[in-house]
Amino acid sequence: MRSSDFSKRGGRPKVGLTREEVVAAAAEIADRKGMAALTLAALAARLKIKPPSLFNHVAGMAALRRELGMLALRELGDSLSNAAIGKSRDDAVRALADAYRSFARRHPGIYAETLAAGPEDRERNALSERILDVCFKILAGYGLDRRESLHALRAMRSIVHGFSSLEAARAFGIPVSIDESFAWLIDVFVAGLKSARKDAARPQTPREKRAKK
Amino acid sequence: MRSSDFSKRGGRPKVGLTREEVVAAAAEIADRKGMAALTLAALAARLKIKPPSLFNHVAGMAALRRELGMLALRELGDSLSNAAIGKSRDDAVRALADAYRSFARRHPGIYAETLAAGPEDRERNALSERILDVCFKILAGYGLDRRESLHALRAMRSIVHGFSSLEAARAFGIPVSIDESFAWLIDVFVAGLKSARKDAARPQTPREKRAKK
DNA sequence: GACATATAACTAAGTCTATTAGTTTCTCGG
DNA sequence: CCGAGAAACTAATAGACTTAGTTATATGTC
Repeated sequence: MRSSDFSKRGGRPKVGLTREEVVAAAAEIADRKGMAALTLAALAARLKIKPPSLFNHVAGMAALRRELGMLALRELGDSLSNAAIGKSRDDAVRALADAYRSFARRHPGIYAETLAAGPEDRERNALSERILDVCFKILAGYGLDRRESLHALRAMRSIVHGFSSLEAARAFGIPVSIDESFAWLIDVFVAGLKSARKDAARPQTPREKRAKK
Repeated sequence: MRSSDFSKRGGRPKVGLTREEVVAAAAEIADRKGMAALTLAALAARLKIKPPSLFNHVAGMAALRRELGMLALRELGDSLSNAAIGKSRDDAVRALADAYRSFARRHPGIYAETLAAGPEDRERNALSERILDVCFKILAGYGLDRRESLHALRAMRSIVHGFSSLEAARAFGIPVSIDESFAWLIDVFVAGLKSARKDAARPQTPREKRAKK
């Protein structure tokens, strides 16, 4: 039933486009020219097809964006998993952060589709959670308790996503190296991970009182 | 020539809508229903006007989005300036961070238009720089050198933007308080600001070597 | 090798959005 | 009262997404 059943057929030109090819072409447009330029008309033109024919492969623009988001989550997950192999603690955190930012730079279009998901989409959330699991495992090396780990996870995500977003938006000026700024930020984060463990020993830290308000 | 020349006229109902009113209505739609729901048709309907009449006030959708971005930058700038009054160092950083996040929560639609600007738009970049100046002044309290200050500025922006974006995207689960996570992250940042000053004394830190690669 | 089936292409058409052009209507200043 | 100008309107175009219905192609069976 899946389009991929046809992958054995060699003859390609006229009929026989797989959903994977359609999504890949869409991803390329999104990454090269931006999400705004990804239109069904443009995608069809690139595939030498008329727009309605796309509906044989994806159920419309919304579904296509969802596919792009899942593609991005899969590839990002792979990159992060690979980056974390054989590393632990600071080295692993830095490798993860670099891999994340690197992905966002290579794939600005589909990266943007990584977020925006409803709580109902189980297939997609599974891909997100795979990524979170990788981060969680790395953070486990710091011996934080459950609550602190979750704070650290959210913090790490905020940091790498925020930096990547701003970089993609060209929101940083030129005067100083952006790589250096990223390294600075990650250094601050890993330093924070270490002091967090000390804080965790004391049951009530100042920050917890503050957050209560 | 500006529409605001008409603000003296009391009679409002049929004719005489100002650009400010149009932009404000657009902002309300964007914040309540999301940027995707902001269409010229929807905006016109809300103002009890036909879509083409909008062109008497704004030069189209692109111009409207630019106006929304500038509105957001003005209001965000005001919020941040107010939040920083009478505070310094850690207190000021926390107040700034809270104000930023609070704005992003109150105005998710127009906040998203805060980024995306080309380097050519001088009027808009002036608004952005006003915000950066506020942050810069606060960071000055930590006695960092110019380069470290810039790293810190970029870091702070990444942190508050990243967290706010993820929160808006409902990317955080439920198990632990989001306020608490934000406070945790900001604590890590302010701790980093202090250790950065120590590092700055040494001319060549490990992180700088790393960033060179 | 011919045929039945399923797949994926197509054309045609409808809706919605943004936008332009041209016209009418309203308000205010003289 | 009247003329100028702003701001509403109607009409119309182009492009995007989508649905329905039709044609062509390839696969697999007899």
